[in-house]
Amino acid sequence: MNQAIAQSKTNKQKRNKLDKRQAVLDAALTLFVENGFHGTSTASIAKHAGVATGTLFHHFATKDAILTELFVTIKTRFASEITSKAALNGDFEHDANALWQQAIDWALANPLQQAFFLHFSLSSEIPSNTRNMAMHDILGFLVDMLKQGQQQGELCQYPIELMLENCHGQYLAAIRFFTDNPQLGIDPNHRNASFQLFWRAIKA
Amino acid sequence: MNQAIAQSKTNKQKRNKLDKRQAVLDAALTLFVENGFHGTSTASIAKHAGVATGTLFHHFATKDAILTELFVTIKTRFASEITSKAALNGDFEHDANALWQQAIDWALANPLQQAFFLHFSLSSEIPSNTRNMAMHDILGFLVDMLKQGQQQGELCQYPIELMLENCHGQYLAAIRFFTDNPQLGIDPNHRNASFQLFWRAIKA
Amino acid sequence: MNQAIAQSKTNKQKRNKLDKRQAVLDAALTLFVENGFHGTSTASIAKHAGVATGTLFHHFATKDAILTELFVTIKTRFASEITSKAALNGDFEHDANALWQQAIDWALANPLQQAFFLHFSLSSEIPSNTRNMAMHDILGFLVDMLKQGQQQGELCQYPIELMLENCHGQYLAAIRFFTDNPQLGIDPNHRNASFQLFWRAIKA
Amino acid sequence: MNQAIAQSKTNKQKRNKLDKRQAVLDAALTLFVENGFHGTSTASIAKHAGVATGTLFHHFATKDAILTELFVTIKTRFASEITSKAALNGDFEHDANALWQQAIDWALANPLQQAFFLHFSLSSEIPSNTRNMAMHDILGFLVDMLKQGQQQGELCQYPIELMLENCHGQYLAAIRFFTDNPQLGIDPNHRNASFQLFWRAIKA
DNA sequence: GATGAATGAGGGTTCATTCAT
DNA sequence: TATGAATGAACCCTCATTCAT
Repeated sequence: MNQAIAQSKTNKQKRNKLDKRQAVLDAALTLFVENGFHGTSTASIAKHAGVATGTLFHHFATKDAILTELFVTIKTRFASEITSKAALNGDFEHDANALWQQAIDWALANPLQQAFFLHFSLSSEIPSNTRNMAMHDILGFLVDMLKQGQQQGELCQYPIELMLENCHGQYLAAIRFFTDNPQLGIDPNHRNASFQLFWRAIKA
Repeated sequence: MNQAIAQSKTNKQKRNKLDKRQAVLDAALTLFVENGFHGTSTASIAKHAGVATGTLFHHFATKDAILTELFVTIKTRFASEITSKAALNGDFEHDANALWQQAIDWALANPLQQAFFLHFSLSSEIPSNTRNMAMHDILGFLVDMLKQGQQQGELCQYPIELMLENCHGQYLAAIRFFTDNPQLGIDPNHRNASFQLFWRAIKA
Repeated sequence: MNQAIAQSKTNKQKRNKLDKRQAVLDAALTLFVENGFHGTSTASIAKHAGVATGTLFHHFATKDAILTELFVTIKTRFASEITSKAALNGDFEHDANALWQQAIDWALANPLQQAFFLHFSLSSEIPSNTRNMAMHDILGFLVDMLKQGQQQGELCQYPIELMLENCHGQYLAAIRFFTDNPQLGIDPNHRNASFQLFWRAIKA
Repeated sequence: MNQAIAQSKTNKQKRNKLDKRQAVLDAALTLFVENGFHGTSTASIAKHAGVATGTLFHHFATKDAILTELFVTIKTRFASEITSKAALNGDFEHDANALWQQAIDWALANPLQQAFFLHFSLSSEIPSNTRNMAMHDILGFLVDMLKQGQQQGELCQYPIELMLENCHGQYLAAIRFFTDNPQLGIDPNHRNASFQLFWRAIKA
């Protein structure tokens, strides 16, 4: 029972520690989206998070490190969520559509993360190596899908790198549209149209 | 002869004045592309331009004003150049292709301006009103073309705002690809593929 | 046997306790010599010593206290070692030479302590009262020797305080030279010359 | 006459500019001596000098740069002053004494600079390359004198580097003594004794 | 005794902008 | 018009020290 108490204490400690760390991340996410990276001071992040500036730098070596961690975390959560939730059945167009709609849903369900994504995916405010790494990880499964689609004769045979960049551009355009017009996010017409534009461009 | 000399002096003075103003813009363009907006100090712009910091602020009220002027100037020059150079003949697909290829050519011919464009057209480093204004002006003729194309039955009938965003996204993707792979800019295969992706998405 | 185990545990605990304290001192010595007092953070000392920052402050009230303890410890060890090892025989020049050579030997045998000594005996990075106290203790036996030498007619009759300062200066100069040129530390020529300069200045 | 006025204006401008720069150096000299390098903040220097913190960094790239400039300036002024004021006549002992006494006089006449000198000549608070450079420049004429003295048979024949270090050490000891006991600076007894100790050590 | 997360004042430095010349 | 010295708030980050566990 003493052990149980000790264990509990340890857990609470860890919980508190992680809480502060998470509070910093949460505050940074909000402020970065609102004011941009350079427009947000570490002091304001700390204040927003309810911690001292020293605490911020106890958990993150650098202001940049906060941005990087946000970037990687959001990207990872996004990728795992849409691939796990999409109901794939092996039919190429069906699967492409399933993933596409899940990605749109994710954007609508996580407006803050989505705004962060649009803000920083292409921004020069984050180190390009971080951006490239994250982009490559996100697009990794896309590359596989495109190659497979071309082999199966389901997709047009244009150069893969060009198609990849095109898909990325169309994806960003779609989520920008639905972020700007959230009320149309539940309209089947627009949802379907967004996929059709994408699909018509790349299908065989 | 005295008059001639005076005239000459006046001209040279005006020339010098404009030279300094232009020198600031040129230096700012280079440095903004290289280091970003926040990464470039007004002092470094002035030094690069060969003028004093005070001079810089005689010609531009604000550091932001330099960015805005660069943005508007480049956007205007871009729009006028591609519309004037494209040989249109009334056939919809032909004209769309002509404009598309001109836009790609412009990007390849003006790498600095193009880099600036990619850097800042979506960046949060510039005031959103500046970005929106510039974007709207650029996309103005696109809206007209899209509406006309739908009326003539040449384009698919998806919601116009969604298509507009999609076109913009595909355009940025294309120039990003050709900027990253300049050697492919003269390859007819890739040039044609980039247009085909775009065209297949939106054609009827 | 249980007692033996308990005893063993207690000893080990005490050993551990002293170990940690000593580990802090060792780490501080190395880092102070390497980076100076202000250039060394308590965090880095703790890390180097393999203890937590809190542990460091259980053993030393203050960062300054670490420096002071190092200073006093090294000074004491130095003084006791050279006086105990020097073979004195009552002849004044012989005894002076014996002490001088022992002091040089100590410097060569304890390079870290010696570097610490040169770094901090005149540095303003340590509180002046600490420095003065330590200096006075070291020079104490020197004062006695000088006075005795003058009474015996072995030394010149210049004001004692001036001679004391002069001896101190020559001593620091010698160990600085041999620290900078360690290979000459075993050269009898240089060793003897260093003493002769010192002795010629003060002998009768 | 307009020209005269313009010239006057320009001079006043330059005067003002140099005044602020000099004010920073003066304030830094006082504060560095009083609190040490690390104990003095750039903010306090600026406040003491009556300028804004930005002004300080307009004139000096770095806090270190202030220290370096002080070091070089004081060293140069010291060297030029004692060599120009000393009345040399070619007799070796006479010339050595003349320089020695001038050096002591300089210390007594410039107590702040002297305190700075004692504080930082051997301190690890300044970059070692700066210290070495300055030391070498100061000791340059000493090296020449020592070599010449040995060739003429006026000085003892111990290794030159060791003698150099010894002279430096004795010099610092002497000025430390007279700085600590300023009332003895006009006592011929102590003045002569300080030279005799030095001279007896190195003479043939 | 040992831990290490938390603190927040203070550090050196930057920078857009002003203004007297 | 052109200059560049001057400004001072704001920046990111460090650090000796504390204290709950």
